[in-house]
Amino acid sequence: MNEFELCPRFEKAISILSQRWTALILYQLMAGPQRFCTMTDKLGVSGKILSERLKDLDQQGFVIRHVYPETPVRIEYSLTDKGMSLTPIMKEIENWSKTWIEQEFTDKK
Amino acid sequence: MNEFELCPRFEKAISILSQRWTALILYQLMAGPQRFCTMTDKLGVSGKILSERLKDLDQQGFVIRHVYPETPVRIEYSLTDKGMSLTPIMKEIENWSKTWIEQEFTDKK
DNA sequence: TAAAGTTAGTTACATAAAGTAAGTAACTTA
DNA sequence: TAAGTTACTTACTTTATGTAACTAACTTTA
Repeated sequence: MNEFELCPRFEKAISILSQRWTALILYQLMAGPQRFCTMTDKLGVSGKILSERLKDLDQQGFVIRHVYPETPVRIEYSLTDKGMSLTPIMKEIENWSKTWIEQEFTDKK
Repeated sequence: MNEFELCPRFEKAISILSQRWTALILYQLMAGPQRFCTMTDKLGVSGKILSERLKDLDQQGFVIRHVYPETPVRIEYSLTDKGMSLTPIMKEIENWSKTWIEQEFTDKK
C-alpha cells in the first residue's frame, strides 16, 4: 500500500527519547554537569524516577556519573559525546516549540 | 546555581512528543494520509491506543480525519501544517539514529 | 434471507509504569 | 547525642498501556 516502512533505528531512538523524563533530563544536562538534587528541583521529577533514568542513561552511554568524595558526598552527572550528540534534536524541538506552542501553555504545568 | 532554566514551551513540546506512540504515529503520517487499520498494522499499536492518540492529535491540530462514505467506510488521517512542521525534528532524529544506534538494535523489537 | 465479512472503533479486564511519601546509609556539624 | 546533608531505596497508590473480545453499520456470499 505504501513503500514507506518504519526504520528500526528510528524506532529505537524514539523509544529512548520518549521514555518519560528522559528527554528533559538530557536537555537539562546540556547546560552542564549537575547533581542529583539540582535535577529533581529543576525538573520536578521524583528521586525514584531520576535514579532509574540516570542508571539507564549511564548504561546506554549517554551520561557519566562522577563521585566527588567531599562532605557531604557530591555526585555529578554529565553528558558523554553520545549524550551531547542529541543537541541538534533538542535545538530543533526548542525551535519548533517557539513557533507552534501557544503562549497559553506556558502558564500551565 | 545555573542560569539555564527549562522553557515551558519546550516542556510542552516534549510532553506531546514523548507520549507513547505519538511520535511514531506522526512519523508514519509523514508518508501520506493513512487509514486506521494500515497504521495499526505498520506500527503494531493497538486499536485502543491508536484511537486515543488520533483523537488527541486531532484536537491538538496535528491531524485531520477524513471520512469517505464508501463501502465499507474509508477513514483517512492526514497531517495538518502543524503536523507537517514536525518533519525537521523527525529528520534530525532519523539522522541521529543512523550514527548512534547500533546495528544490533535493528534486530530487536 | 441468514451467515459471514469489512472497517473503525469501544469495552472490560490485566499488567506495567509512574507518582508519593517515608525510610536508609554514611558522613559531619552543632 | 541530636540534627543535618546528599543520594538514593522501599512500600504503596494511581495512572497508563496492553490484550482480547465485542459492537455498529453496512455489504457480499451461500
